[in-house]
Amino acid sequence: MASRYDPSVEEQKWQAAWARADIFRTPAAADSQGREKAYILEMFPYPSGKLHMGHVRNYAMGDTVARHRRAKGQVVLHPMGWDAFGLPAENAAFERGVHPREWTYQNIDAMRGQFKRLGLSLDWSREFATCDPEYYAAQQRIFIELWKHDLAYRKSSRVNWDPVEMTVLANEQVVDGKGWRSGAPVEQRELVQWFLKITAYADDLLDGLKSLERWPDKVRTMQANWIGRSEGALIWWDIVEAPDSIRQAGDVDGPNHARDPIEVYTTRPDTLFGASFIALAPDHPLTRSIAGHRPDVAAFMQDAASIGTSEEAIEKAPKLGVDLGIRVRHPFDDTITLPVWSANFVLSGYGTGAIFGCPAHDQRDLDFARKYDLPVRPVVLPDGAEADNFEIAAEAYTGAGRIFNSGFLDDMTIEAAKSAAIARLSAQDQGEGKVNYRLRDWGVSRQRYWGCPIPAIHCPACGTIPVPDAELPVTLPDDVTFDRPGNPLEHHPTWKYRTCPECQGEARRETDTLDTFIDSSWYFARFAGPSETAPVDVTEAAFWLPVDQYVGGVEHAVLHLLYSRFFARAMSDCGLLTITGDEPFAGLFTQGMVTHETYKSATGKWLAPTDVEMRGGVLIEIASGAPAIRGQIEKMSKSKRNVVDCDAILSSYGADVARWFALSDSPPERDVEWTQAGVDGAARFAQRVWALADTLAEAATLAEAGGLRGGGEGVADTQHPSIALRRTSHRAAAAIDDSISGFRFNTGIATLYEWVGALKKAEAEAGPEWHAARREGIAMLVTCLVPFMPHLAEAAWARIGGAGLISTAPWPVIDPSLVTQDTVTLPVQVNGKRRGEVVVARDAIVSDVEAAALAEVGVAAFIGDQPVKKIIVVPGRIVNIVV
RNA sequence: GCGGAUGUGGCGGAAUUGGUAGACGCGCUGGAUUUAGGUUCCAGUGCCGCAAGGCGUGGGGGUUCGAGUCCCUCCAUCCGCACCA
Repeated sequence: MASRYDPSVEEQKWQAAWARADIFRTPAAADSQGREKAYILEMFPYPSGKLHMGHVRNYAMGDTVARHRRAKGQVVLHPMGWDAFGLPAENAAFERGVHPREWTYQNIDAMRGQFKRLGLSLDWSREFATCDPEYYAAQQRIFIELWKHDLAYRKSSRVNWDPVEMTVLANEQVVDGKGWRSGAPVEQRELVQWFLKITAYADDLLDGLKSLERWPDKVRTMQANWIGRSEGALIWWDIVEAPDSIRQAGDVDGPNHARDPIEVYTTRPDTLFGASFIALAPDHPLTRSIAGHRPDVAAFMQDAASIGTSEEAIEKAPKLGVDLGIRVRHPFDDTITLPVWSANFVLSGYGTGAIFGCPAHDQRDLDFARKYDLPVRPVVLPDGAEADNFEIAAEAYTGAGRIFNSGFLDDMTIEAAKSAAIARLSAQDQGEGKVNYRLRDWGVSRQRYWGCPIPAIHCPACGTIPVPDAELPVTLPDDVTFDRPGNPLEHHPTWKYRTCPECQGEARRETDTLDTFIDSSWYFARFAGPSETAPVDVTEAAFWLPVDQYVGGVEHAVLHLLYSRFFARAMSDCGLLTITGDEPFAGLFTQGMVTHETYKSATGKWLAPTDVEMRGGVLIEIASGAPAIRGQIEKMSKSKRNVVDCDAILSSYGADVARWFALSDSPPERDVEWTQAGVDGAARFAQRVWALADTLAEAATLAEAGGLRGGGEGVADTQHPSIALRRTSHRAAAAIDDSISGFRFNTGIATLYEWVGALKKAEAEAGPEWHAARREGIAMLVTCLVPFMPHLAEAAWARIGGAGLISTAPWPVIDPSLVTQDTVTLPVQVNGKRRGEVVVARDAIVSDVEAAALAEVGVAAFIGDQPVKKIIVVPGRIVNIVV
């Protein structure tokens, strides 16, 4: 009677065995020189307290890679920690009166337990949480170093203010004009904030993308677009005429500001002779200055500000503007003056917040010019068009051509004209070539409690100075209250007051904390080089970094993944880190989401999967017995109630089945739909493997087991039919090896299914040769199963009498002579259609193959007496006969 | 609008460099074992056709002895960015 595999017993047993033997501890870098290293990392989780299926898939992938690398003889670092600062802890404090620290560490304990149930091959000895004082102390030291190196600074600026979270957001954290977490429309506020100078690395971050060959193109493109490099020119337009009002406008921006030239950025200096107006952003300083005296301009500003930032709003908003009454002189022709408008389509945040309008060659400018009846003067002539009758109608011309109507630029190509224009502007001191970026410096101040305190002191006499090293870390006070909105550190009665370390006068602590994205911008380095004396042990980290394979969600394409690349460079320039190539993540894999069907009741209420069942082919809501509606397949989310509970799956099916299914059904970069049928299939597979091991259990002795690892001994000679099974095994092991290396877990799993089927079929065969071939195959299979179903692999290994832990075993040795065949089956086509197949020797000469193909019964019948025009033989592949 | 992908049976998906389309799983059909089964096992399963055979990888065209794969063109879906001067 065959036994059943019971994951609830076996999984705990083997997890305990791994822990006892401590087999996943990272080898010391010093002992690993000369061996290939592999740093495998999955994006560390936020400790929400509950594991979800997305986690299972993410960490299963990383673990499969890590276990495979170990089996391939590499030294592996595979750590885990917690991205533990952040707003949910404060919300919990506000709602339930529990302290954020307590809430967070309780969640970590709960989640660590769930992670351990998954049987991941993690080195828990390197675990940390970013809210550990040791971690944020190190982060404060990094911050002070950045500050000393001029990479952190304070400035007053208009910032994104999330009115719900009552804190500032970075540009990267604003999505469609709304806070990335709260979803509330973001407001603009003028505040003094800390910034990190990520723009100093704009070019470097862009160039570095080229070297990241093992990153998805999509992410590289997104980062390149985010950095948004463009080449062009700054042009200074002298004001020749201005209304009296702005002469009195010294009250706004300084005495002579109103007479300063207007600075414009353009990528098309070649079209300068086509300029017919200047347009300023609605909140450009000059617009604001004039609005103080012109009610119509003030009204225009108001209107422009009230238009939403959503896509539809922008698309529908008509181009609107107002003439500011200012006139400027054309830099290349004294006799031309242009009007200065303020226009709602000019962005204050890009370039200089001012443009010159060239309606003939820019659609937006053309729309604007048509509306306000401004001149349209074409200056680029398409090839083949005639200068005399080339006109712009409703569409601006943005293509290639020759410059005309443009004085000294006439007849040049666009590229030549750009250079010539810039040269002339520079010579006249009216402008200069300029590379512009969309990327802005990273605003990192957050008006929050549960984050890393910014180690700065504000002294009225000495200014803003760093907290002295001996006083680090600046720790968070425990006695805080969350009974009102805003920053508890600011509300604290005493915490912020202290004396200045330099003049001993009264001073104040900085009460803002750092954006939690900083916490995750260097954690990978801390894992690689833990240290008690420095943020990172530079030598140890230099051995392990860069991360060889990083696995996580694509949602961090321009947040975490860009910030980390910046930190790697900035820390390196501060002497805190050394990474060959400067890139923190050499390989990146962005996995797809876990989805599930959604269900609704007849009344439109979302129903959980456990609330419905099929009865007689109809979906029924169990509670009411009424029919339910099957909805879209969507990402698992609480609001849609289509979440499958991890604990329930782990309890009834075990970690191996959950891991297996999460990797089996779809390519890892795509979404996978969680289905009950799929989970059942995975569970069936586990039992089949167990049944296979069972067939060897009776006969297994330790003496036999000694030979299990080598493979091949006692097996048949090459003439025996069992050789076919041996070929299947060796090929499968090679195929699975390739699948895991290439991140194609789904095809590796398909190979395992086939392999089990082949071994199963061979049970019908008797004799010592077949027994040996099966024994070899099952031992190899179990070894190859380790990265996917590690617990089952251990149990099966023990069942067949294997010695030691299979998790520490090397990948099976593959006999190359069994992977290649001496005979091959070639399909034979006639005129490109398959009509039969022939078996020939692997190295058969072409004429023999041709003869065999023509002699094949089906082929011969099909050809009949038609003359053969040509025969194509692709050795080892195919034969095609043309008649 | 710009950029990145994707499109293959009833479903998820396989198919190194152009070389047997549909591996593997799910589902379905038939059969066996079982007191029973939502267990296990065996067989079948792209479409049309009685068959011979024909048709088949989003549509249309092309290159080639041969195209899911390469080229042109159109369509659809998803993701990201978006009045970026």
